[in-house]
Formats: sequence, structure tokens, C-alpha cells
Amino acid sequence: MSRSNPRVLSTLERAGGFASAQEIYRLMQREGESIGLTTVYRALQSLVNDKIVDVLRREDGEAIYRLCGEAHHHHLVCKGCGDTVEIEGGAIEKWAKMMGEEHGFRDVGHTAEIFGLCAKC
Amino acid sequence: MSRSNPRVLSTLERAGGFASAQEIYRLMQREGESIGLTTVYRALQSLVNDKIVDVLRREDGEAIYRLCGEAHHHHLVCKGCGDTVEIEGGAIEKWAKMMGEEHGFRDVGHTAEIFGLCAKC
DNA sequence: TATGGAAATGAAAATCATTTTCATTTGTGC
DNA sequence: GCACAAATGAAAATGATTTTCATTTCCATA
Repeated sequence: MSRSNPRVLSTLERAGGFASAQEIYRLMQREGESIGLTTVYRALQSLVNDKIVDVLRREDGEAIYRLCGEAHHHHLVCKGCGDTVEIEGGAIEKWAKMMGEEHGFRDVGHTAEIFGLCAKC
Repeated sequence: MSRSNPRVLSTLERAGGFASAQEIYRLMQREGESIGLTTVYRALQSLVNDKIVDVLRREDGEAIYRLCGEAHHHHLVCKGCGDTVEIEGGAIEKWAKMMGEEHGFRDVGHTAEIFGLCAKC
């Protein structure tokens, strides 16, 4: 069942380890790779199953796939201009871990995003 | 421009202050209210603009609208069975606030969800 | 009380990400 | 070479959300 297409994985890497299925597809197209959108989606699902990547959501709901092992960080996003700052999340890591344990959960992950209006907006 | 339809707001309240546009629409239908889906979406957007509700995303990407002023909490969700525990997020509130200030952001909000496998799964 | 225009409404079509279907192709062991 | 499972991808289906556009409702003013 291993449909973890290596071309898709390598494209995700090349995209900075942080991209949506559509972006990966377009990128591969632009680079002349012959692949179908369906296969991209399937490969990404497979990579998620194998815990090689994980999934987050953009503010607009689109799924973005992130290479696990990427230095784990969070985002501070401006609602006005979309500018994004990567931030440290040490406090969150601990909080998530603690909360998970407290309720008997294992294999615990988390998402956290902060949004607001940046100085310019 | 105030399209903050009061019937939509009151339905969101009745739904526990936490529902998607589609759910609100279906609920209103079921209760015999005559309203169009478009109007529900517009009313919700308007409520968001007026900061009466804010928007989050379900794991599947669907937008859910939450009454502001609802006791703000976070979720611990089981990836296996979907069971959800509401949890305290004091640490996060502080973290988000601090990070926002540190980068000159105002009007700062955040989302944070923890997910893992519960004891039963 | 008419009336003219602005705001609100909603049905239907458009959009867009994602999933499903299904026929075709590829790869592998025999 | 052959059979069969897995992989592929085009096209259709799905589902949330947005847009279009014609109609209706409000409201202030003549």
C-alpha cells in the first residue's frame, strides 16, 4: 500500500517542506514532471499515514503538508496583509504534552497559530 | 452594511455558540425558518467583521463559527475515535499575547488544538 | 400616501480543494 | 510471454463557500 511516491516527497522538500497539494502539483508541472493531481493527493495521504509528513490548515481551509522533522515552529499571521512570522513555541510544546498526558492520550501532536494585525496594517 | 441577521446569531447561540454555516442553515430549516444559505454565510461574515463571532477550522477544513465571549477553551481530539475533551488554555493565552506584542501585532487572537490517541484507541 | 433608490435576500451558477470511479498502464514473479 | 496486483490519471462527483443577478423589502422624502 506504500504509495509514498518519492517524486512527491522530494518536491515537498524542495518547496521548503511546507506546501499544499495544489502547490506541489503545480510545481511539478512547471518542472516538467509528468504526474496527475490524484497521484499527488494519494502520495501525500500515504506520507501522512507513514508519519513522514503532517497536515495543517491554512486560514482559508486549504490543507498544507509539512515535512515532519522540520524544526517545529508556529506562525504569527497578519490578518491584514498576510505577512507571516515564524515563532518559537516552547511553551506550547510543553502545554500540549502535559495536557495529553493528563488525559491519557498518547502520540500527541498539536497545531497553534496566532493571528492579528501587524504594525503596518 | 450591517447584515448581521439576528436570526442567524440567535441560531448560533442556540447551537451552543459553536457551529458551521451549513449546520446553522440546516438547523434553521429544521425549525421552519425561511432563510437562504447565502444569507447565512453573509450574516456570519458580517458577525465576524463586527467581532461578534470568530472563525476556526475543523480538522476537515470546514469553517466553524464561535460566539466571542464564549468561555475561551481549546480541544484535545482523539485521532482514532474523534472524542473531544475541552481543556484549559491559560498558558496559550499568555504565549499568544506575548508573541503578538513582541512582534508589534495588535488585535491578537489564536487557535490551538491538541490531537492524539485516547486511552481507548 | 406615492416613489425612488439603497440595502437585503435567495436561487442558481461558478469556484475550488478534495475524493471517487474506473479504465488503462506498469511491474513482478512464474 | 502471462497473469495478476498495485499504481496511475482523466474525468466525474462531492461539498463548502462565493459570486451573480434579479427580485423584494425598507425608508426617507416629496
